[in-house]
Amino acid sequence: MDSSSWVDTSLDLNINPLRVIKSDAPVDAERFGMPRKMKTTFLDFQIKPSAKEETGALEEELNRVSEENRKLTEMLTVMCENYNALRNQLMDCMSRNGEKELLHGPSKKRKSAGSINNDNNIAVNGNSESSSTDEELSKKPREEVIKAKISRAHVRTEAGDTSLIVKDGYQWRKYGQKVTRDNPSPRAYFKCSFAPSCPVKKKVQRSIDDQSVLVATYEGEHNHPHPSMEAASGSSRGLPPGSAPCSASLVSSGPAITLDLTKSKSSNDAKRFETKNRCT
DNA sequence: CGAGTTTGACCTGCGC
DNA sequence: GCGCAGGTCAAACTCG
Repeated sequence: MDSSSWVDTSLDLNINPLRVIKSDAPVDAERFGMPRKMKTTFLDFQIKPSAKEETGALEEELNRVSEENRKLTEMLTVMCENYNALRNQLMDCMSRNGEKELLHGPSKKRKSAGSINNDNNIAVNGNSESSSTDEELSKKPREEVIKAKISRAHVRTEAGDTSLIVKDGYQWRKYGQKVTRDNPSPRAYFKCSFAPSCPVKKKVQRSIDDQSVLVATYEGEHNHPHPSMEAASGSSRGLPPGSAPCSASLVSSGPAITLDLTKSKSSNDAKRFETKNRCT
């Protein structure tokens, strides 16, 4: 398996913001509904005489960020290679010993829930369990529900951020919160509220390994277009209906990719998603 | 005042 | 059948 098929190692950071601001700012401003007067003010600010003094500092910052980007890219590449090596070993083990040995979970309890949360999503589509007998089917009518599309996304947040909010562009309504046994941090339950009939649910819980990482589990598929897509009425940004944010859709076939949405509290969200989508 | 969040109660499935 | 744990409901509450 080639890592490049599921991970784009380019972080796609904007390494030339000055030029982009001058040439693209009006377009972006218009796209995000900024009034014309505001756009003008924005441009005026960019070409103020004092901006020249800031250019040096900005370029220095730009170089630093570019260097950081390069290092992160290298780290990600190494991680991908390590993951592939481990995955190949795992595949070897599975082919030699049979899958049942590897599926010895830590707990015998709640096997159905455990199978859902398995990183490889083994029972997601019900295909791997197709050998179940009629007895089993009658015992587990709820497996129908499990067949709904399930994906997971890992989202890094600020260390002190205690909210369980994963910004993925969709509109969610929280309908419950529960502290689970295997993880001291509470799990929040969300329903998609963009469309009343949308069946998609989302569970968000902090990772037990890293409290700064939120693990969002999506169940089902959206039966409506992505809100940002609808707002832009056909623009290239946004996600296709039924898909989780870009990292989430990768989980079932590869490692969980962590999105760094730490500073996504403003209108940067839209741009951030646009940037992410360009890399897919 | 409406929409969203909080939170305790309730429901349901599973293991013993 | 009982108890436990995850998931959902809905009244109360908060916020813009």
